[in-house]
Amino acid sequence: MIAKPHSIDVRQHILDTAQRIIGGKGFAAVGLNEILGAANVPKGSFYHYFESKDAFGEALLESYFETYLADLDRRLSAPGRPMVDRMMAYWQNWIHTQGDCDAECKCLAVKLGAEVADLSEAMRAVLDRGTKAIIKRLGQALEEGMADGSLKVAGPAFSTAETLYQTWLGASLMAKISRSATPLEAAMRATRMMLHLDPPH
Amino acid sequence: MIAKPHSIDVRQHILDTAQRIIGGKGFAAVGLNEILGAANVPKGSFYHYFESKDAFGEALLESYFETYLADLDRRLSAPGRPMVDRMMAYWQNWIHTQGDCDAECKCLAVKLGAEVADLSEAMRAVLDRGTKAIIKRLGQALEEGMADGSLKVAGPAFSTAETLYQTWLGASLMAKISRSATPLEAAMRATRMMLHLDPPH
DNA sequence: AAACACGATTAGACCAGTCGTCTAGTGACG
DNA sequence: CGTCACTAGACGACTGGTCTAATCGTGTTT
Repeated sequence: MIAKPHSIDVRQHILDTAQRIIGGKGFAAVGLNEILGAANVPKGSFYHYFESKDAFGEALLESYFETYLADLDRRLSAPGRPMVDRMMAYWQNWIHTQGDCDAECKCLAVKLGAEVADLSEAMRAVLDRGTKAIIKRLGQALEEGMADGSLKVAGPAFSTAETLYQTWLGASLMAKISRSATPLEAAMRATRMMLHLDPPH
Repeated sequence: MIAKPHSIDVRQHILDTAQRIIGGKGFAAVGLNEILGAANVPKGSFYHYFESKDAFGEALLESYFETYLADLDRRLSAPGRPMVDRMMAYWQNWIHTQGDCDAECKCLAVKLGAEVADLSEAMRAVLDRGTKAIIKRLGQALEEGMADGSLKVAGPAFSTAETLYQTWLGASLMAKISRSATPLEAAMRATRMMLHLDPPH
Protein backbone atom coordinates (compact mmCIF):
# COMPACT_ATOMS: atom_id res chain seq x y z
CA MET A 1 0.00 0.00 0.00
CA ILE A 2 2.58 2.53 -1.08
CA ALA A 3 1.31 5.97 -1.88
CA LYS A 4 0.93 5.55 -5.61
CA PRO A 5 0.60 8.77 -7.51
CA HIS A 6 -1.39 7.49 -10.42
CA SER A 7 -2.83 4.09 -9.61
CA ILE A 8 -6.04 5.12 -7.93
CA ASP A 9 -6.43 8.30 -9.90
CA VAL A 10 -6.05 6.69 -13.29
CA ARG A 11 -8.26 3.77 -12.39
CA GLN A 12 -11.01 6.01 -11.14
CA HIS A 13 -10.52 8.36 -14.05
CA ILE A 14 -11.14 5.49 -16.45
CA LEU A 15 -14.23 4.47 -14.48
CA ASP A 16 -15.63 8.00 -14.46
CA THR A 17 -15.06 8.52 -18.14
CA ALA A 18 -16.52 5.14 -18.95
CA GLN A 19 -19.61 5.82 -16.89
CA ARG A 20 -20.44 8.81 -19.05
CA ILE A 21 -19.85 7.02 -22.32
CA ILE A 22 -21.33 3.64 -21.43
CA GLY A 23 -24.23 5.37 -19.73
CA GLY A 24 -24.95 6.86 -23.12
CA LYS A 25 -24.30 4.07 -25.58
CA GLY A 26 -24.49 0.88 -23.59
CA PHE A 27 -21.88 -1.70 -22.66
CA ALA A 28 -21.37 -3.86 -25.73
CA ALA A 29 -21.68 -0.96 -28.15
CA VAL A 30 -18.72 0.86 -26.65
CA GLY A 31 -15.17 -0.26 -27.23
CA LEU A 32 -12.21 0.15 -24.99
CA ASN A 33 -10.61 2.42 -27.57
CA GLU A 34 -13.34 4.98 -27.28
CA ILE A 35 -13.23 5.03 -23.51
CA LEU A 36 -9.46 5.13 -23.26
CA GLY A 37 -9.20 7.70 -26.00
CA ALA A 38 -11.64 9.96 -24.17
CA ALA A 39 -9.81 9.41 -20.90
CA ASN A 40 -6.41 9.97 -22.49
CA VAL A 41 -5.19 6.72 -21.08
CA PRO A 42 -3.11 4.41 -23.25
CA LYS A 43 -4.76 1.16 -24.12
CA GLY A 44 -1.95 -0.83 -22.66
CA SER A 45 -2.68 0.51 -19.21
CA PHE A 46 -6.18 -0.84 -19.15
CA TYR A 47 -5.23 -4.42 -18.48
CA HIS A 48 -3.01 -3.32 -15.67
CA TYR A 49 -5.98 -1.96 -13.78
CA PHE A 50 -8.64 -4.40 -14.94
CA GLU A 51 -8.52 -8.06 -15.75
CA SER A 52 -10.91 -7.90 -18.67
CA LYS A 53 -13.70 -5.81 -20.07
CA ASP A 54 -16.08 -7.94 -18.09
CA ALA A 55 -14.27 -7.36 -14.81
CA PHE A 56 -14.10 -3.71 -15.74
CA GLY A 57 -17.86 -3.57 -16.14
CA GLU A 58 -18.19 -5.13 -12.72
CA ALA A 59 -15.98 -2.43 -11.20
CA LEU A 60 -17.90 0.21 -13.08
CA LEU A 61 -21.20 -0.88 -11.58
CA GLU A 62 -19.68 -1.23 -8.12
CA SER A 63 -18.31 2.28 -8.31
CA TYR A 64 -21.65 3.54 -9.56
CA PHE A 65 -23.73 1.98 -6.80
CA GLU A 66 -21.27 3.06 -4.15
CA THR A 67 -21.73 6.72 -4.94
CA TYR A 68 -25.42 6.27 -5.65
CA LEU A 69 -26.09 4.70 -2.27
CA ALA A 70 -24.01 7.31 -0.49
CA ASP A 71 -26.05 10.03 -2.15
CA LEU A 72 -29.27 8.22 -1.37
CA ASP A 73 -28.30 7.94 2.30
CA ARG A 74 -27.49 11.62 2.41
CA ARG A 75 -30.83 12.56 0.89
CA LEU A 76 -32.94 10.28 3.07
CA SER A 77 -31.19 11.16 6.30
CA ALA A 78 -31.39 14.91 5.90
CA PRO A 79 -32.56 15.99 9.33
CA GLY A 80 -35.20 18.52 10.25
CA ARG A 81 -37.79 17.80 7.60
CA PRO A 82 -40.38 15.04 7.84
CA MET A 83 -39.68 11.89 5.87
CA VAL A 84 -42.38 12.57 3.28
CA ASP A 85 -40.50 15.63 2.15
CA ARG A 86 -37.18 13.84 1.93
CA MET A 87 -38.68 10.97 0.05
CA MET A 88 -40.63 13.08 -2.38
CA ALA A 89 -37.55 15.20 -2.96
CA TYR A 90 -35.77 12.01 -3.92
CA TRP A 91 -38.34 11.15 -6.55
CA GLN A 92 -38.42 14.71 -7.76
CA ASN A 93 -34.69 14.54 -8.20
CA TRP A 94 -35.13 11.31 -10.15
CA ILE A 95 -37.29 13.19 -12.63
CA HIS A 96 -34.68 15.89 -12.77
CA THR A 97 -31.71 13.63 -13.46
CA GLN A 98 -33.49 11.28 -15.84
CA GLY A 99 -35.43 13.95 -17.62
CA ASP A 100 -32.89 16.30 -19.08
CA CYS A 101 -29.93 14.12 -19.93
CA ASP A 102 -30.91 12.16 -23.00
CA ALA A 103 -27.47 11.08 -24.02
CA GLU A 104 -25.90 10.02 -20.76
CA CYS A 105 -28.38 8.04 -18.76
CA LYS A 106 -27.55 8.69 -15.15
CA CYS A 107 -29.18 5.53 -13.92
CA LEU A 108 -27.06 2.59 -14.94
CA ALA A 109 -29.61 0.16 -13.56
CA VAL A 110 -32.01 1.35 -16.24
CA LYS A 111 -29.47 1.63 -19.01
CA LEU A 112 -27.52 -1.56 -18.45
CA GLY A 113 -29.86 -3.81 -16.50
CA ALA A 114 -31.49 -5.67 -19.34
CA GLU A 115 -28.43 -5.69 -21.56
CA VAL A 116 -25.97 -6.93 -19.01
CA ALA A 117 -28.08 -9.35 -17.01
CA ASP A 118 -27.71 -12.06 -19.65
CA LEU A 119 -24.21 -11.05 -20.67
CA SER A 120 -22.16 -11.31 -17.53
CA GLU A 121 -23.05 -13.13 -14.37
CA ALA A 122 -20.65 -10.94 -12.38
CA MET A 123 -22.21 -7.71 -13.56
CA ARG A 124 -25.69 -9.11 -12.98
CA ALA A 125 -24.73 -9.91 -9.42
CA VAL A 126 -23.56 -6.35 -8.77
CA LEU A 127 -26.77 -4.98 -10.23
CA ASP A 128 -28.76 -7.35 -8.06
CA ARG A 129 -26.98 -6.33 -4.88
CA GLY A 130 -27.14 -2.65 -5.75
CA THR A 131 -30.82 -2.51 -6.53
CA LYS A 132 -31.69 -4.62 -3.50
CA ALA A 133 -29.73 -2.17 -1.34
CA ILE A 134 -31.64 0.76 -2.81
CA ILE A 135 -34.98 -0.91 -2.18
CA LYS A 136 -33.94 -1.78 1.35
CA ARG A 137 -33.12 1.84 2.11
CA LEU A 138 -36.37 3.02 0.60
CA GLY A 139 -38.21 0.51 2.78
CA GLN A 140 -36.42 1.75 5.88
CA ALA A 141 -37.27 5.30 4.92
CA LEU A 142 -40.92 4.39 4.58
CA GLU A 143 -40.85 2.87 8.03
CA GLU A 144 -39.22 5.97 9.42
CA GLY A 145 -41.91 8.01 7.75
CA MET A 146 -44.58 5.93 9.41
CA ALA A 147 -42.80 6.37 12.72
CA ASP A 148 -42.65 10.13 12.44
CA GLY A 149 -46.26 10.13 11.34
CA SER A 150 -45.69 11.74 7.98
CA LEU A 151 -46.30 8.61 5.92
CA LYS A 152 -48.77 5.79 5.81
CA VAL A 153 -48.64 2.81 3.49
CA ALA A 154 -50.75 -0.29 3.05
CA GLY A 155 -48.99 -3.53 3.81
CA PRO A 156 -45.33 -4.03 4.65
CA ALA A 157 -43.02 -1.11 3.90
CA PHE A 158 -40.58 -3.26 1.98
CA SER A 159 -43.29 -4.37 -0.38
CA THR A 160 -44.23 -0.79 -1.15
CA ALA A 161 -40.61 0.17 -1.61
CA GLU A 162 -40.18 -2.67 -4.08
CA THR A 163 -43.17 -1.58 -6.12
CA LEU A 164 -42.15 2.07 -6.02
CA TYR A 165 -38.67 1.33 -7.30
CA GLN A 166 -39.96 -0.95 -10.02
CA THR A 167 -42.42 1.68 -11.14
CA TRP A 168 -39.71 4.30 -11.40
CA LEU A 169 -37.43 1.93 -13.25
CA GLY A 170 -40.15 1.20 -15.76
CA ALA A 171 -41.01 4.86 -16.07
CA SER A 172 -37.38 5.71 -16.75
CA LEU A 173 -37.29 3.09 -19.45
CA MET A 174 -40.41 4.54 -21.03
CA ALA A 175 -38.93 8.02 -20.71
CA LYS A 176 -35.90 6.88 -22.70
CA ILE A 177 -38.07 5.26 -25.32
CA SER A 178 -40.43 8.19 -25.69
CA ARG A 179 -37.81 10.85 -25.10
CA SER A 180 -40.15 12.70 -22.84
CA ALA A 181 -40.73 13.23 -19.15
CA THR A 182 -44.40 12.30 -19.12
CA PRO A 183 -43.76 8.70 -18.03
CA LEU A 184 -41.86 10.07 -15.06
CA GLU A 185 -44.73 12.38 -14.24
CA ALA A 186 -47.06 9.39 -14.37
CA ALA A 187 -44.74 7.61 -11.96
CA MET A 188 -44.92 10.61 -9.67
CA ARG A 189 -48.72 10.50 -9.68
CA ALA A 190 -48.65 6.79 -8.96
CA THR A 191 -46.19 7.36 -6.14
CA ARG A 192 -48.42 9.99 -4.53
CA MET A 193 -51.29 7.59 -4.80
CA MET A 194 -49.40 4.71 -3.23
CA LEU A 195 -48.36 6.95 -0.36
CA HIS A 196 -51.86 8.38 0.01
CA LEU A 197 -50.85 12.01 -0.29
CA ASP A 198 -53.04 13.25 -3.04
CA PRO A 199 -54.57 16.24 -1.28
CA PRO A 200 -51.51 18.25 -0.20
CA HIS A 201 -47.92 18.39 -1.42
CA MET B 1 -38.78 -26.35 -51.91
CA ILE B 2 -42.05 -24.51 -52.06
CA ALA B 3 -43.33 -23.01 -55.25
CA LYS B 4 -43.95 -19.76 -53.45
CA PRO B 5 -40.97 -17.47 -53.80
CA HIS B 6 -38.75 -17.56 -50.80
CA SER B 7 -38.88 -13.83 -50.27
CA ILE B 8 -41.31 -13.72 -47.42
CA ASP B 9 -40.26 -17.02 -45.92
CA VAL B 10 -36.57 -16.30 -45.74
CA ARG B 11 -37.04 -12.76 -44.59
CA GLN B 12 -39.35 -13.84 -41.80
CA HIS B 13 -37.12 -16.77 -40.97
CA ILE B 14 -34.21 -14.40 -40.43
CA LEU B 15 -36.39 -12.17 -38.27
CA ASP B 16 -37.64 -15.07 -36.16
CA THR B 17 -34.18 -16.49 -35.62
CA ALA B 18 -32.82 -13.07 -34.79
CA GLN B 19 -35.57 -12.44 -32.28
CA ARG B 20 -34.50 -15.45 -30.29
CA ILE B 21 -30.82 -14.61 -30.36
CA ILE B 22 -31.08 -10.86 -29.94
CA GLY B 23 -33.74 -11.34 -27.31
CA GLY B 24 -31.12 -13.24 -25.39
CA LYS B 25 -27.93 -11.30 -25.95
CA GLY B 26 -28.99 -7.85 -26.97
CA PHE B 27 -28.61 -5.97 -30.22
CA ALA B 28 -25.05 -4.69 -30.31
CA ALA B 29 -23.60 -7.84 -28.78
CA VAL B 30 -24.84 -10.03 -31.63
CA GLY B 31 -23.27 -10.02 -35.06
CA LEU B 32 -24.92 -10.76 -38.35
CA ASN B 33 -22.78 -13.86 -38.73
CA GLU B 34 -24.23 -15.45 -35.64
CA ILE B 35 -27.79 -14.78 -36.70
CA LEU B 36 -27.28 -15.90 -40.28
CA GLY B 37 -25.34 -18.92 -39.21
CA ALA B 38 -28.16 -19.99 -36.92
CA ALA B 39 -30.74 -19.31 -39.59
CA ASN B 40 -28.70 -21.11 -42.27
CA VAL B 41 -28.99 -18.12 -44.51
CA PRO B 42 -25.99 -16.89 -46.44
CA LYS B 43 -24.81 -13.44 -45.67
CA GLY B 44 -25.33 -12.34 -49.22
CA SER B 45 -29.06 -12.79 -48.83
CA PHE B 46 -29.24 -10.59 -45.84
CA TYR B 47 -28.48 -7.43 -47.69
CA HIS B 48 -31.00 -8.36 -50.29
CA TYR B 49 -33.76 -8.23 -47.71
CA PHE B 50 -32.43 -5.54 -45.41
CA GLU B 51 -30.58 -2.35 -46.10
CA SER B 52 -28.37 -2.45 -43.02
CA LYS B 53 -28.20 -3.90 -39.55
CA ASP B 54 -29.97 -0.80 -38.32
CA ALA B 55 -32.84 -1.14 -40.76
CA PHE B 56 -32.95 -4.81 -39.87
CA GLY B 57 -33.37 -3.96 -36.20
CA GLU B 58 -36.23 -1.70 -37.15
CA ALA B 59 -37.93 -4.51 -39.05
CA LEU B 60 -37.29 -6.86 -36.15
CA LEU B 61 -39.09 -4.60 -33.71
CA GLU B 62 -41.91 -3.97 -36.16
CA SER B 63 -42.41 -7.69 -36.61
CA TYR B 64 -42.28 -8.20 -32.87
CA PHE B 65 -44.89 -5.59 -32.01
CA GLU B 66 -47.14 -6.73 -34.82
CA THR B 67 -47.50 -10.21 -33.39
CA TYR B 68 -47.50 -8.92 -29.82
CA LEU B 69 -50.38 -6.55 -30.48
CA ALA B 70 -52.31 -9.20 -32.35
CA ASP B 71 -51.94 -11.54 -29.40
CA LEU B 72 -52.87 -8.79 -26.98
CA ASP B 73 -56.02 -8.03 -28.97
CA ARG B 74 -56.95 -11.68 -28.98
CA ARG B 75 -56.50 -11.95 -25.24
CA LEU B 76 -58.38 -8.79 -24.36
CA SER B 77 -61.28 -9.41 -26.70
CA ALA B 78 -61.99 -12.96 -25.60
CA PRO B 79 -65.74 -12.92 -25.24
CA GLY B 80 -67.87 -14.36 -22.51
CA ARG B 81 -65.74 -13.55 -19.49
CA PRO B 82 -65.77 -10.17 -17.71
CA MET B 83 -62.89 -7.84 -18.50
CA VAL B 84 -61.24 -8.28 -15.10
CA ASP B 85 -60.63 -11.89 -15.88
CA ARG B 86 -59.22 -11.20 -19.32
CA MET B 87 -56.98 -8.48 -18.00
CA MET B 88 -55.69 -10.44 -15.05
CA ALA B 89 -55.07 -13.39 -17.33
CA TYR B 90 -52.93 -11.10 -19.42
CA TRP B 91 -50.77 -10.12 -16.46
CA GLN B 92 -50.64 -13.70 -15.30
CA ASN B 93 -49.37 -14.68 -18.70
CA TRP B 94 -46.76 -11.92 -18.44
CA ILE B 95 -45.43 -13.61 -15.33
CA HIS B 96 -45.47 -16.89 -17.16
CA THR B 97 -43.55 -15.73 -20.23
CA GLN B 98 -41.06 -13.56 -18.41
CA GLY B 99 -40.52 -15.91 -15.55
CA ASP B 100 -39.24 -19.12 -17.03
CA CYS B 101 -37.21 -18.07 -20.03
CA ASP B 102 -34.01 -16.59 -18.71
CA ALA B 103 -32.00 -16.73 -21.87
CA GLU B 104 -34.41 -15.46 -24.47
CA CYS B 105 -36.28 -12.51 -23.12
CA LYS B 106 -39.67 -12.60 -24.74
CA CYS B 107 -40.33 -8.93 -24.20
CA LEU B 108 -38.13 -6.96 -26.55
CA ALA B 109 -39.31 -3.69 -25.05
CA VAL B 110 -37.65 -4.70 -21.80
CA LYS B 111 -34.57 -6.24 -23.37
CA LEU B 112 -33.81 -3.67 -26.04
CA GLY B 113 -35.54 -0.51 -24.85
CA ALA B 114 -32.72 1.08 -22.94
CA GLU B 115 -29.98 -0.20 -25.20
CA VAL B 116 -31.50 0.83 -28.48
CA ALA B 117 -33.17 4.09 -27.55
CA ASP B 118 -29.88 5.97 -27.75
CA LEU B 119 -28.44 3.86 -30.54
CA SER B 120 -30.86 4.18 -33.40
CA GLU B 121 -33.52 6.79 -33.82
CA ALA B 122 -35.46 4.51 -36.16
CA MET B 123 -35.57 1.66 -33.67
CA ARG B 124 -36.48 4.03 -30.87
CA ALA B 125 -39.41 5.29 -32.92
CA VAL B 126 -40.74 1.77 -33.43
CA LEU B 127 -40.43 1.05 -29.72
CA ASP B 128 -42.23 4.28 -28.96
CA ARG B 129 -45.10 3.50 -31.29
CA GLY B 130 -45.33 -0.10 -30.11
CA THR B 131 -45.42 0.62 -26.41
CA LYS B 132 -47.89 3.46 -26.89
CA ALA B 133 -50.15 1.09 -28.80
CA ILE B 134 -49.99 -1.44 -25.98
CA ILE B 135 -50.85 1.18 -23.38
CA LYS B 136 -53.68 2.45 -25.52
CA ARG B 137 -55.20 -1.01 -25.74
CA LEU B 138 -54.83 -1.54 -22.02
CA GLY B 139 -56.58 1.78 -21.43
CA GLN B 140 -59.43 0.77 -23.70
CA ALA B 141 -59.68 -2.53 -21.90
CA LEU B 142 -59.91 -0.73 -18.57
CA GLU B 143 -62.72 1.41 -19.92
CA GLU B 144 -64.50 -1.67 -21.17
CA GLY B 145 -64.09 -3.18 -17.75
CA MET B 146 -65.66 -0.15 -16.16
CA ALA B 147 -68.48 -0.35 -18.67
CA ASP B 148 -69.24 -3.98 -17.92
CA GLY B 149 -68.97 -3.21 -14.22
CA SER B 150 -66.14 -5.60 -13.49
CA LEU B 151 -63.49 -2.91 -12.99
CA LYS B 152 -63.15 0.39 -11.25
CA VAL B 153 -60.13 2.66 -11.36
CA ALA B 154 -59.32 6.05 -9.93
CA GLY B 155 -58.76 8.78 -12.48
CA PRO B 156 -58.61 8.39 -16.24
CA ALA B 157 -58.23 4.86 -17.58
CA PHE B 158 -55.30 5.81 -19.80
CA SER B 159 -53.37 7.08 -16.83
CA THR B 160 -53.84 3.83 -14.97
CA ALA B 161 -52.88 1.83 -18.05
CA GLU B 162 -49.70 3.86 -18.36
CA THR B 163 -48.74 3.23 -14.76
CA LEU B 164 -49.60 -0.45 -14.96
CA TYR B 165 -47.47 -0.98 -18.04
CA GLN B 166 -44.57 0.94 -16.54
CA THR B 167 -44.76 -1.09 -13.38
CA TRP B 168 -44.66 -4.34 -15.30
CA LEU B 169 -41.78 -3.14 -17.42
CA GLY B 170 -39.82 -2.23 -14.32
CA ALA B 171 -40.73 -5.50 -12.66
CA SER B 172 -39.53 -7.43 -15.70
CA LEU B 173 -36.26 -5.57 -15.59
CA MET B 174 -35.84 -6.42 -11.92
CA ALA B 175 -36.79 -10.01 -12.67
CA LYS B 176 -33.97 -10.20 -15.19
CA ILE B 177 -31.54 -8.64 -12.76
CA SER B 178 -32.50 -10.82 -9.83
CA ARG B 179 -33.22 -13.91 -11.89
CA SER B 180 -36.35 -14.53 -9.92
CA ALA B 181 -40.07 -14.08 -10.30
CA THR B 182 -40.63 -12.20 -7.06
CA PRO B 183 -40.54 -8.77 -8.72
CA LEU B 184 -43.29 -9.93 -11.04
CA GLU B 185 -45.30 -11.15 -8.08
CA ALA B 186 -44.86 -7.74 -6.51
CA ALA B 187 -46.13 -6.19 -9.72
CA MET B 188 -49.13 -8.46 -9.54
CA ARG B 189 -49.91 -7.33 -6.01
CA ALA B 190 -49.55 -3.71 -7.06
CA THR B 191 -51.82 -4.32 -10.02
CA ARG B 192 -54.52 -5.85 -7.83
CA MET B 193 -54.24 -2.84 -5.57
CA MET B 194 -54.50 -0.33 -8.38
CA LEU B 195 -57.58 -2.12 -9.69
CA HIS B 196 -59.09 -2.42 -6.20
CA LEU B 197 -59.57 -6.14 -6.29
CA ASP B 198 -57.83 -7.27 -3.17
CA PRO B 199 -60.63 -9.29 -1.59
CA PRO B 200 -61.44 -11.83 -4.33
CA HIS B 201 -59.44 -13.11 -7.29
C1' DA C 1 26.44 8.64 -4.56
C1' DA C 2 26.05 5.42 -8.21
C1' DA C 3 24.34 1.18 -9.74
C1' DC C 4 21.06 -1.83 -9.43
C1' DA C 5 16.60 -4.31 -8.90
C1' DC C 6 12.08 -4.74 -9.52
C1' DG C 7 7.43 -3.73 -9.69
C1' DA C 8 4.29 -0.28 -11.83
C1' DT C 9 3.04 1.44 -16.06
C1' DT C 10 2.96 1.98 -21.12
C1' DA C 11 3.30 1.01 -26.11
C1' DG C 12 1.84 -1.32 -29.65
C1' DA C 13 1.45 -5.87 -32.10
C1' DC C 14 -1.85 -9.42 -32.65
C1' DC C 15 -5.65 -12.05 -34.64
C1' DA C 16 -10.31 -13.01 -34.42
C1' DG C 17 -14.34 -10.91 -35.42
C1' DT C 18 -17.27 -6.73 -37.09
C1' DC C 19 -20.33 -4.75 -40.83
C1' DG C 20 -20.95 -4.12 -45.27
C1' DT C 21 -19.59 -4.70 -50.48
C1' DC C 22 -19.14 -7.04 -54.49
C1' DT C 23 -18.86 -10.36 -58.16
C1' DA C 24 -20.47 -14.94 -59.56
C1' DG C 25 -23.64 -18.03 -59.75
C1' DT C 26 -28.27 -20.39 -59.35
C1' DG C 27 -32.81 -21.48 -60.82
C1' DA C 28 -37.63 -20.38 -61.77
C1' DC C 29 -40.64 -18.45 -65.08
C1' DG C 30 -42.15 -15.66 -69.00
C1' DC D 1 -33.41 -18.62 -74.23
C1' DG D 2 -33.44 -14.18 -71.36
C1' DT D 3 -34.50 -12.11 -67.34
C1' DC D 4 -34.44 -11.27 -62.69
C1' DA D 5 -35.14 -12.37 -57.94
C1' DC D 6 -32.36 -14.59 -55.03
C1' DT D 7 -28.13 -17.14 -53.19
C1' DA D 8 -23.30 -17.84 -52.34
C1' DG D 9 -19.47 -16.54 -49.84
C1' DA D 10 -14.87 -14.29 -50.54
C1' DC D 11 -13.15 -9.91 -49.50
C1' DG D 12 -11.81 -5.26 -47.41
C1' DA D 13 -11.44 -1.89 -44.14
C1' DC D 14 -11.81 -1.65 -39.68
C1' DT D 15 -12.39 -2.49 -34.57
C1' DG D 16 -12.60 -5.74 -30.79
C1' DG D 17 -10.24 -7.41 -26.57
C1' DT D 18 -5.87 -9.47 -25.17
C1' DC D 19 -1.05 -10.07 -24.32
C1' DT D 20 4.02 -9.62 -24.55
C1' DA D 21 7.91 -6.81 -24.43
C1' DA D 22 9.90 -2.56 -23.36
C1' DT D 23 10.03 1.59 -20.43
C1' DC D 24 9.64 4.32 -16.37
C1' DG D 25 9.96 5.36 -11.34
C1' DT D 26 11.39 4.57 -6.95
C1' DG D 27 13.64 2.38 -3.00
C1' DT D 28 17.71 -0.41 -1.74
C1' DT D 29 22.30 -1.81 -1.78
C1' DT D 30 26.82 -1.07 -2.00
